[in-house]
Amino acid sequence: MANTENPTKPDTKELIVTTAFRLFSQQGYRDTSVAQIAKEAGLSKGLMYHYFTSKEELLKGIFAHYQSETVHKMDWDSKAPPLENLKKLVDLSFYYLQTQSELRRFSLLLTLQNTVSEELKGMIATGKKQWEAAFEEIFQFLGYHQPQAEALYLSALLDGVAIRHLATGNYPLSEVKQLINRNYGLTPSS
Amino acid sequence: MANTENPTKPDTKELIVTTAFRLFSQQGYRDTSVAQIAKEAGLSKGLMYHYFTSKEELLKGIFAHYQSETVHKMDWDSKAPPLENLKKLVDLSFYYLQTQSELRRFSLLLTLQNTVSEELKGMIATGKKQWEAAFEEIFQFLGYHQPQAEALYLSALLDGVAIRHLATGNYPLSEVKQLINRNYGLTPSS
Amino acid sequence: MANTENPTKPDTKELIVTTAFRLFSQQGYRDTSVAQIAKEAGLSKGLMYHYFTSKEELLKGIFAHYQSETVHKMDWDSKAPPLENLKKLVDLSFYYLQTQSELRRFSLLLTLQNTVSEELKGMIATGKKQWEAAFEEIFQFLGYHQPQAEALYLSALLDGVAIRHLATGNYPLSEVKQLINRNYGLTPSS
Amino acid sequence: MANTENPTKPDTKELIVTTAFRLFSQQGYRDTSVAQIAKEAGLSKGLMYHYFTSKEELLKGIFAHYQSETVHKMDWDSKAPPLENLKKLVDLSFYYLQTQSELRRFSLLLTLQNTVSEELKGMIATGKKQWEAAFEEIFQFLGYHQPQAEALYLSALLDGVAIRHLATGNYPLSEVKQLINRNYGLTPSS
DNA sequence: AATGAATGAGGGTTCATTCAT
DNA sequence: CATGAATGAACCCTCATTCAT
Repeated sequence: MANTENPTKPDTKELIVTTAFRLFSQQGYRDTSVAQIAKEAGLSKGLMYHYFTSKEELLKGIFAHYQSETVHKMDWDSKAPPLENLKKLVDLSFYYLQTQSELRRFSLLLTLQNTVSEELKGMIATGKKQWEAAFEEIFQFLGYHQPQAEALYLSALLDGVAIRHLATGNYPLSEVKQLINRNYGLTPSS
Repeated sequence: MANTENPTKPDTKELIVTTAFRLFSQQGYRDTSVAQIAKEAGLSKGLMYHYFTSKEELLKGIFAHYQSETVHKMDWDSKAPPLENLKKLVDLSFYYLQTQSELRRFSLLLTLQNTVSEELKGMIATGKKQWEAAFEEIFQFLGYHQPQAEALYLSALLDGVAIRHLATGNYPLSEVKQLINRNYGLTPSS
Repeated sequence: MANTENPTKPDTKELIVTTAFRLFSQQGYRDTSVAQIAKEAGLSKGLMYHYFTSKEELLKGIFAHYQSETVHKMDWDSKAPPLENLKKLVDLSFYYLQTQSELRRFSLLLTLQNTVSEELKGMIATGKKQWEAAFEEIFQFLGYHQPQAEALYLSALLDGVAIRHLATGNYPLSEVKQLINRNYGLTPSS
Repeated sequence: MANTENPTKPDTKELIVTTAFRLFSQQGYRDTSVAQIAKEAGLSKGLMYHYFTSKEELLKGIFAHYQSETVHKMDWDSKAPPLENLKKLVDLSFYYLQTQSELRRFSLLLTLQNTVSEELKGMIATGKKQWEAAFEEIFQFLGYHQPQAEALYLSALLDGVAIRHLATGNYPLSEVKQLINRNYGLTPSS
C-alpha cells in the first residue's frame, strides 16, 4: 500500500520537484505560478499542497533534493597529489556547468536574490563553503601564500565563468578553461 | 545633475527612477509593486504611468539613467600605457561594485533570467561588451596570445567577484583585488 | 435545464452567464464591470476567472449559451408548405424579439462596433447567416425572382423592426407585423 | 482678435468635434479615450476641456453639429407628387448611407445603447421623428390604410438596410434598393 | 492520495477630470 | 487660448492558498 515499495509508480513528490525546478530555472521563482507547475506536472494544485505546505517550502524542497544528489560526488581524496585534486575539482565544476546548467543557473539566481529566506540562504551558503574549503586546503598544500583568498578568487572565477556561459549563447568555455588550466599549472586531459 | 530648467522644482521623473531603483534593488523587480514605488516617492500611481508607459519601461529607464552615468566615466585613453589602462579599468570595476552594488546585482540577476525582454537584455549586453572590448584591446597591446579569451576570462572573474561580494556579507574584496593586481602585474595604488 | 450531475447544486457557470447577460444587456458590455457581475451573482471575482479566462470570453460564453438555445428552435421542415415555413420564421423572429430583446440589442450593437474581436463577429455572423439561408430557400420555393436579395431585404426589415422596437418605448410591434404578414401573403394566427 | 472673424485659422472646436466623431464611430464611445482624441487632433487634453466640460458634453456637441448640418437638406415639397417625394426621401436615405456612413453608424450605435443620457436620446428621437412624419404624410396622400404603421415599417426597413450595409462588407445595396422601389411603385432613376 | 471549486488580497494599467502655469 | 503634470478611482486580471468532497 505504501508507494515507496512500488518501483513502477512514479514518485509524485519527485515529479513536483523536478517540474518546479525546471520552471523556476527558466522563468524565475516569482514568474512561475503554482498553477503552472501543477499543469506542467499533470496533477492538481491541491496535491502539490499535500506535499509542500507552501510555494517557498517547495523551493526549499528543490534545493534539498539537488544538494543531496550533488554533494556526495564531490568526495575528493585529500591524500592524492594536490594538483590532481585541483584539476579534478575544476573539471567537476565545468562538468556540472555543462550537464546541469539549469541547476547552476538556479543556484546563482538564488544567490543574487535579496528576497530569499534566511533558511534558504543558509542552505546555499553551505554548498559554497564546501568548495571554498576544498580549494583552500589544496592551495595550502601547494604552498600558496594566501590560500583562503586564493580559494575565494578561484571560486569567484568559476562563478563568473558560469554566469557568462549561462547568459551568452556562445561563450567559449573550453578556451577559458584552458586559460585556467595554464594559470594554475594543470595538465589538460579532455 | 540638477533640473536644467528649474533647479528648485524637483525632477519628478528622476525621483521616480531613483525611488524605483532603490526598491527594485532591495526587494527585486517582481517583489516591488508600482503602488509601493509611488507611495515611497510620494506621488500617485497614475503619475508614474504619465512618465513611463509600463513597469518594464520604468526598469529600462533605470538602466538608461545609470548606464549613461557609468559609461561617461569609462572613457579611457588608448594611447596611455596599457598596464595603466588595465589598472584604471579594474579599479573602476571595483569602484562601481562598491558604490553601485545594487545596480550590479540587478544586472547580473537579469542576465540570468530568461523572462527578461530582448530590449533590456540588449541594454545590459551592450554594457558588458564595452568592458570586454576594452580588455581585449589592452591584452592585445600587452601581447597576450589569446586577447579575446583573456578578456572574457577577466570579465568573468570580475563578475564572479561581484557575485560573491553581493552574496556574502564579509567578502574580502581588497585581498582578492590584490591577487588580481599581482596576477596581471599591476602596481597597487589605493 | 438542471445541472445534470446534481440538481440541487446550483450551476455556477450558468449563474455567471445569466447574471452577466442581464447586466450587459442593461448597462452595456463596457459599462459593466467584472466586479459588479461577481457581486450580483454572489461570488468572488476570482471564481469568474476560474470559469472564463477573460471578460471577453465570458461574452462569448453568453452568446454560445443563448444561441444554442435559439438555434435549437429554428429547425424548420423544408418539406412543409413554404408559406407556412416563412410564417413560422417571422413569428419566431418576433417571438425572440419580445422574449430575448436584450440579446437582440446586444448582437446588433456588436455588429456595428469595429472593436469587436473577429471570433465574436464570427459567432454573430453565423447566426445571421442561418436566417438568411432559410429565407432564401423559401423565396426560391415561392418562385421569387431574386431570392437572395429578397432574403436580405426581409432580414434587414426584421433587424430594423428590432432596432425601432428596442429604441422606442411604444413601438407598435403587432401593427407592423400585420403589414409584414400582408406583404408576404401570410395568414395571421396570433 | 476674435477668431470667428479669421477664416484661415482652423476652428478648434470643429476640429475636436470632427476628430471625436470619427473615433467614436470607429471604436465606440467607451472605447475611445479623451487622450486619444486629443492626440489625434493634435492638441492638448486641457484644451478639449476648455471647449467641452466633459466627455459626454462632447458627445452631445457632435450630435448637435451633425444634426444641424443634415436637417435642412430634408426640405421636401409637400405639394409635389407624393410618389416623387417618397422617391426623393428614399434616395436621400441611401445617399446619406453611402456618403456619410460613419454618421449613420454613429446614430444607430447611440440608438441601441441603453446608457445614453435622456437629453441625448431626445436629440436622436427628434431626428427620427422627422423622417417618420414625412413618410406618414406621404402615405396618407397615397391613400395607404395605415399611414403611420407604414411609415414606421419603411423607417425600420431603411434602418435595417443601413445596419446590414454597415456591418457587412459586401451588402448588395443597389439590388435591395430596387426591391424597395418596386414594392413602393417608385420609378428608378440612378 | 487526489481533485478543483472557491476566495481575497493585491498587481499592473487606464482614464476622465482638475489645475497651476 | 493653451499646456501637460497630477490625481484617484476604477478596471481587468493573477495567484497563493484553503477546503469540501
